[in-house]
Amino acid sequence: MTDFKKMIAEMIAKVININEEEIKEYIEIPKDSSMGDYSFPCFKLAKELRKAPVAIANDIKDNIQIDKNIIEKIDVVNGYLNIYLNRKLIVKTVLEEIDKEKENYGKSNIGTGKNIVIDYSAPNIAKPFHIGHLRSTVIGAALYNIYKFLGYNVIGVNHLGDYGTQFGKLIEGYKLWGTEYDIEKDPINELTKIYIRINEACKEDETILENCRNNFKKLEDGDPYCVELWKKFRELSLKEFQKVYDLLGSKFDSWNGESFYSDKMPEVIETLSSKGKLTESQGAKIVDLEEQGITTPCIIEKSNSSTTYATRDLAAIMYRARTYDFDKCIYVTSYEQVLHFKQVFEVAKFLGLDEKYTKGLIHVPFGMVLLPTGKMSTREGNVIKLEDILNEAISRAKDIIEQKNPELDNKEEVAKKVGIGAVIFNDLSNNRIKDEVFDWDTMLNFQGETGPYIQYMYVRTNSILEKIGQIPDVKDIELEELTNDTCIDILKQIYLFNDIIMQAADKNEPSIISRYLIDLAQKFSSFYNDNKIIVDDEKQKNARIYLTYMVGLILKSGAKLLGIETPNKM
RNA sequence: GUUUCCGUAGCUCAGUAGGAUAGAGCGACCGCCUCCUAAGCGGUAGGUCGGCAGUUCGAUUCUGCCCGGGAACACCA
Repeated sequence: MTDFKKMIAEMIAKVININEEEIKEYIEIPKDSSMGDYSFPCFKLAKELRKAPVAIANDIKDNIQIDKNIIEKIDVVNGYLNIYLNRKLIVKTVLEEIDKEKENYGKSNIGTGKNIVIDYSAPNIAKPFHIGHLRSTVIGAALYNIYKFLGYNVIGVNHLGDYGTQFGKLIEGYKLWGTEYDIEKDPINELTKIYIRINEACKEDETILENCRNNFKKLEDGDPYCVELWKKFRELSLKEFQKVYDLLGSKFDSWNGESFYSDKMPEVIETLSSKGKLTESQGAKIVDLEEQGITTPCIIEKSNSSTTYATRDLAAIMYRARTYDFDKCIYVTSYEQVLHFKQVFEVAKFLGLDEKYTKGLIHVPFGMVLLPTGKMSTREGNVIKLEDILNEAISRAKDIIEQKNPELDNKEEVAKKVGIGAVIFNDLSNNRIKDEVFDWDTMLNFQGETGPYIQYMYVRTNSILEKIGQIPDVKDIELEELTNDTCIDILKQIYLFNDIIMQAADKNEPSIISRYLIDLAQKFSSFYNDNKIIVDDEKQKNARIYLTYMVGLILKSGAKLLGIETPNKM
């Protein structure tokens, strides 16, 4: 699409002795459009050109050759050069681009030929899928969609927590009291009860903890009883998780969890050992990271010679590098794990992998979901299960539909889209690093800056288009009809879509898109309120309908990137 | 204690890799449905951008210190 900044930079570059690229970098969008569509602050050049900013600005203004088809006027305010674009050009540019790209508008091919692995969701087997896992699932899925939209080949991996000492604990608990619980009937809840109970027992009796650790060791060594139990727990849990994934619409390209790497860890240990990076400490094998500025060493093998989370992550890095040839490998987890990934990424540099891979390792941390009373913990038994939240969201959405639009067809389906949309949007609307205190009414709020608000605005655009039957041809649209302040404001927002997606990818921050969609929806909503769209004046009507069409397209497309579905009616 | 993240309106948060009068939503108060869905729109009230220095023509944004809060810190993941 036409790059306005570049066009302006070209013109300015002809008048002053600064290169175009640098100028382009300085050009900004004023916060108030009364100060122009773009603005060039001349302060930055004052030193370089040894001139007062205002003089520079005036100088540029006096000498610049402006093409009236591109720039309407230029003002000098303080040290700023405020540039007002030709409004017809803005309208024309956006209209033509949308007409050409339709639902592909905003896509790009910057990712063509590049592979990105995204490791997300990763719930722990035999533990409830709680609200804390929602964030990883939802943020990961959004990043997946965003990168795909930018042309990358993306591999979504659900790195299941299906291995480790916790299974040693479960096995021990099952051995001790298995007959007291009906695992087949309600797997996760019953297993959780066992898990809580065994943890209590471990606290009281050190030998029980020792037995648990040994169970995991046995599991790694292939002990038939342990393996059989582990398999059973895993299967039952996955079935339960699938219910949540179905509600959220989550899909993964790979379900290779931690256990998948059980036979791939010896290579990690051997490589580290042969490079002389492995040292013994307190009976365990570790990699010392003092030199890297990390005071805690990375444990590769425990003193009972079983492996750790880190070892499995290292094996996964080797495997993913070979299998997917990744340019980036992104880990979406809570910020509790920053140290862990810092360690793992440092140790990965000792695995003899190409720099391409070790440089592509990225941890994307997010804040925690807390209860008003503090942290959630499976062991404390105070978790809020995600399935309950999603079902509550759907049920509340249904109540509102019943109240606002009782005539609606397929209420169930719409309630699901709206309820789930609210939950997803709530999680993606703020910077991911922020902690979130769980509150039913906040999470399931359907008013203001929420998922349903976006959906509602989409539904409005859709109703209009449905009523009118067909979208007018771009060629028949009178550009002047859309050059007023409000319309230009909306068009400029639409123009930014691709830029916003790139930013979101660059920072691995889906909330940038959420904010953008809220802005767009608000702008359109104001317009909708002040103007009738289906009017008698044919020219005006066509232009407004096309604007409505464009807004709807972006809202739908943007919501989809976030993993939110848009119903046609609600 | 060490490391790290956070601190903007009563509450929840935006603030575009330093810029022109700091913006939304919720809550409060006041308006708007004979008109394309009021899950909406408009308005009023509400701010020493945690504090102090420094860098700069210019700091909510960068640096340092301090205060307040969260998190991590070897056999959990």
